[in-house]
Amino acid sequence: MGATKKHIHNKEIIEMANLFKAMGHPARVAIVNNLLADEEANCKKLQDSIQLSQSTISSHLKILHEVGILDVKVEGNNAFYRVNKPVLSKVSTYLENVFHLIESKTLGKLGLHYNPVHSLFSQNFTNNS
Amino acid sequence: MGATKKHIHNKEIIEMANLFKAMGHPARVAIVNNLLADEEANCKKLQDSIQLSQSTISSHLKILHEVGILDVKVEGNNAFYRVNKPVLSKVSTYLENVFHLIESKTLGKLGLHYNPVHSLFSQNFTNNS
DNA sequence: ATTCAATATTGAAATATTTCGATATTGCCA
DNA sequence: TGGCAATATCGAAATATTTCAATATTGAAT
Repeated sequence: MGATKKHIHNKEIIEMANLFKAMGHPARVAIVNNLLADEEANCKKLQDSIQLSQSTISSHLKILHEVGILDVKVEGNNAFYRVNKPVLSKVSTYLENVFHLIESKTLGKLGLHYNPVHSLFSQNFTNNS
Repeated sequence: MGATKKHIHNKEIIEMANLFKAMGHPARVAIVNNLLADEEANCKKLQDSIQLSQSTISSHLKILHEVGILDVKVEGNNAFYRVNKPVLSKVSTYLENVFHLIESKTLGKLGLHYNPVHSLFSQNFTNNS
């Protein structure tokens, strides 16, 4: 007991949960927001706007970087982080597919045809269907 | 030490982090997926497709319900859960705004005008700007 | 070479999460 | 009313996360 039972889930579900989890802390949402205002930022700059210790900010950056949400560009002693859009897009694509399936079911209730679930993760339903 | 320092963040950031966090577990992503395939489901049905104990499924449902991602409709001894689209939409709206700001910055680098951050959470940048 | 500045890592304490079995609670049906 | 079925809650053990100070690491500049 105690640990998350990952082996009962497939890879795609685990990856999606890991992306959500990485964003599931206010300091990490704040970091992403700061990276939008400032385009890119180093740890020092983030410390100025988020009241947490240097080591704490650094470890939050590591968590976001490990799942790919942040890219890092090291220049001398500075590490400049920025948002990796394609990775974060996986989350919004997933959510869009969720919404489309909800819509489809509403149509289904009205007796209209709707598509079955093929892949909720990789396929994008936003264009045609 | 040990606890998340919530008081240093504003309400909107905390709410968004809570939504992400609720989705940040594979069992809970799996629950949402099941609710798309089955439209709505009770705890018993979810137990058939997710290999976790009844009490564990129940507590994951509670977590999703507490943040509003799931609605519940109680009928006798059954509790039917379904996805609350408007609540999950807050997450995708946030992500869309993030992407638009990233795009804007790219324009900014090219010397073009772009909008400052007003509210990343409530305002939707997807129509006009 | 030495100092300084930025970041990462380590170690430890506090707190939170995950999981399950056991035990309520609730409503249905015979 | 008694039993059953579905769900929720409780309690406890295992594991994970969050935080910071202290320390390492690295590169730049004097």
